[in-house]
Amino acid sequence: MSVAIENFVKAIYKNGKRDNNDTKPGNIAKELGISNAAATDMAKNLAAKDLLKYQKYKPLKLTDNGTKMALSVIRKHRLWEALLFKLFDMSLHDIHREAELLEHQTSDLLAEKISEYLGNPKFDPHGDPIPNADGEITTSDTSISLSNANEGKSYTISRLMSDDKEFFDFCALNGLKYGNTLVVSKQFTNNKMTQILINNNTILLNQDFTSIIYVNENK
Amino acid sequence: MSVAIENFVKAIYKNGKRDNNDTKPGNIAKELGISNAAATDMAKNLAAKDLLKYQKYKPLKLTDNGTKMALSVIRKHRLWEALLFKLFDMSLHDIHREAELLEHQTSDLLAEKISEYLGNPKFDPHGDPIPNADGEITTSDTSISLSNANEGKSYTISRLMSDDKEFFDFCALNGLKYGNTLVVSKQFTNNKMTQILINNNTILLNQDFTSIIYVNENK
DNA sequence: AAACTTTTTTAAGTTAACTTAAAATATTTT
DNA sequence: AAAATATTTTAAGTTAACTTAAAAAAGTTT
Ligand SMILES: [Mn+2]
Ligand SMILES: [Mn+2]
Ligand SMILES: [Mn+2]
Ligand SMILES: [Mn+2]
Repeated sequence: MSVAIENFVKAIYKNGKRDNNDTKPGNIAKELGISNAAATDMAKNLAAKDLLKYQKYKPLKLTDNGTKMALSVIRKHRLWEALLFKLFDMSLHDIHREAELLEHQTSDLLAEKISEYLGNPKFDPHGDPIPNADGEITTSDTSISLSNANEGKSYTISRLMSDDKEFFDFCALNGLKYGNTLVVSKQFTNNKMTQILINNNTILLNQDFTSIIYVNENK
Repeated sequence: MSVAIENFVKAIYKNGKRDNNDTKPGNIAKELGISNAAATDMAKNLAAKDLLKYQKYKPLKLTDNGTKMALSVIRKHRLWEALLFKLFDMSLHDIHREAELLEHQTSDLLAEKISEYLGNPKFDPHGDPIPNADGEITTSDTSISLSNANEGKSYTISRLMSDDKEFFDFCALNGLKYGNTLVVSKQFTNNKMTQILINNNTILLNQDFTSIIYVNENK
């Protein structure tokens, strides 16, 4: 299957996972930077290939085949991220950019070799789970977003769910990194802001960031 | 530039290096598995982009721009081969297959990181030279093909110039590998065959193979 | 429930990268 | 130097993946 198809199916899968965002063609179009018309076209095309169910004006629903394809691409993406992160000194954002392309040019054999080399890791450097070769995500994710964390508690960062360069630059500057510890010093619920203590620095985050930083409570 | 263009320019460069094979569209078409008509079309297209000079019925000549592009793709190909060879247990042929795709999806930044990680190697696992970031091949190749080697002399294998699976299977089976030693026991000049001694085995090679196995004399 | 706004779909068109078939030119054989 | 063969070019057509513009439907506001 083509790069366009793989990216399309992957975008549906990811949008489907993110709560509010639905999977109507317009949303996928925006995600991929193509026109709505192109997305509708592609949707019909993929329905004929049994990768998704298409009903006019309804959200797109991946079939089992489509889900399998999405998970295979995501697996390759995250394995590449893990490999590049391990071998090279590159920013998470750069690594993501390379993985976005390499994911489509990777045989199942090579994916296996990468996974094996890394000790079959369960998470990529963003903290996102890596599906296994059968497209299953076996880890259960108990982490919560910083916006839902409790005042006064200590947490470990488990996921940074973003592809945005500015966000990662900010994270790098402030020690926000997979595995690092922080304390939620104050929740400003009305203003949707969260104050945290990390590396002896107090920083105030707004919801754009607290909704994509996931953490596990330290007990 | 597209994958099709990169592969086209690379094919011209490689055919140009191989003595007899010329660079008329038909040859490139055969190399890439496309029709002659498609190759002529592409040639005109690339002439407009100043990647090559096109004159009806004449061999295609890369411009400086075209040569630079070809060498950049070849650099990425060979760096990938070197990396995959170092990290994973995969056959040279499989590694070549992956590199053939990855070479087109690799930023200059990533190529630099790979090169650095490997200690800026000068040769890939086939013994082919890796151009530097400026597209220069700085190593001088003094090796000769086995078909031109002298009876009774000892040699070290320096290049296996092929992408063919059967050839590599044969090589793996008989210890023909970059860096290994052999002795030319007999040249059957009339029949264009060469007898060698390697790993205490005597084997007889025909010109299909002796013309793509390059060696340096041991002194 | 109308009216307005937004989204989705349809329709028509473009481009890159191919194809096959036929015409033009080059190359080889006799 | 013809004739036969092979290669290259031109011409016409296809497909995937897009585009813009207009029509249709859905969703929202008053
Ligand atoms: Mn990523
Ligand atoms: Mn991608
Ligand atoms: Mn190769
Ligand atoms: Mn290639």
